[in-house]
Amino acid sequence: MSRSNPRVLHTLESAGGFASAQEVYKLMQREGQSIGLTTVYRALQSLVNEKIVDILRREDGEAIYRLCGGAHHHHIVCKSCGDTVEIEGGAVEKWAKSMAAEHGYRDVGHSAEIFGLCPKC
Amino acid sequence: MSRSNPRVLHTLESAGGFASAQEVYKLMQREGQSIGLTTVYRALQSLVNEKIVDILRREDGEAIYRLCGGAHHHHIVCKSCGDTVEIEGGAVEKWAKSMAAEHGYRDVGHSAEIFGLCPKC
DNA sequence: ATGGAAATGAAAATCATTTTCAATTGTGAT
DNA sequence: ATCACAATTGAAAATGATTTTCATTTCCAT
Repeated sequence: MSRSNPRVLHTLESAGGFASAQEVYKLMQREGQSIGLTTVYRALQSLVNEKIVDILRREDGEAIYRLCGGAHHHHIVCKSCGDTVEIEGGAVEKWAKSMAAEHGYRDVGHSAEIFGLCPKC
Repeated sequence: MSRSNPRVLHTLESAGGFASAQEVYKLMQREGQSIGLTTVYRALQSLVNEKIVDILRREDGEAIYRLCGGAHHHHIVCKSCGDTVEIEGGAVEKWAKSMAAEHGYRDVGHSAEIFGLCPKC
């Protein structure tokens, strides 16, 4: 039942550890690898289950899979030029945990982003 | 060109200011209002353009529209039944401010939501 | 009233993702 | 090697949210 396909993992890595299923699929096609889109989705889902990969959402709702080298982080996005910076979110992690506990919620995740104008804009 | 439909806005308000387009549509149907799904989508999009409403994403990628009124607060959303609880976010406000300052960002806002399973689910 | 602009909504199109299912491949026992 | 059976694969169909198209209706200023 372990469907983590090593070729899919390798492609995600070579894409900078940050890509959508469709992108991983197209990349593999361009490299001449023979694989089905379904298999890409299944492999990515397995990697998520095994906690080797994180799942996030683009603004348009498309899922992007991120290789999680341990630390979960957040972003500051410039609302003018779109530039993004990865930031540390320890405070948010704690906040999410304590709020979830306070209200009896289990199995929690969270999303947190900051929007603003970057120094250049 | 102002397609902000007041009935849509009112329904979003009565839903606690936090719902997906599909949910707003179903709510209006149940209330016996005659409206098309397309119009709901267009009205919500207009409200977003006019900055009366925020757009967020559920974990499954579905867009949720949030009334962004005066008092800024956050939510815990149940990913099974959709129940939402308003929570206090002082820690997040501070985090956002300090992160923005650290990276030289100005004019900042933020979004932060927690997703999980509520006590009933 | 009348003409044109804006709004409406049903149906079709789009697009990511999931499901189905038949075919292929891998594995272990004989 | 051979057979049976489980796991993997992927093409095609299904799903579900969202967007587009387009013909019709509503509004408003004349």
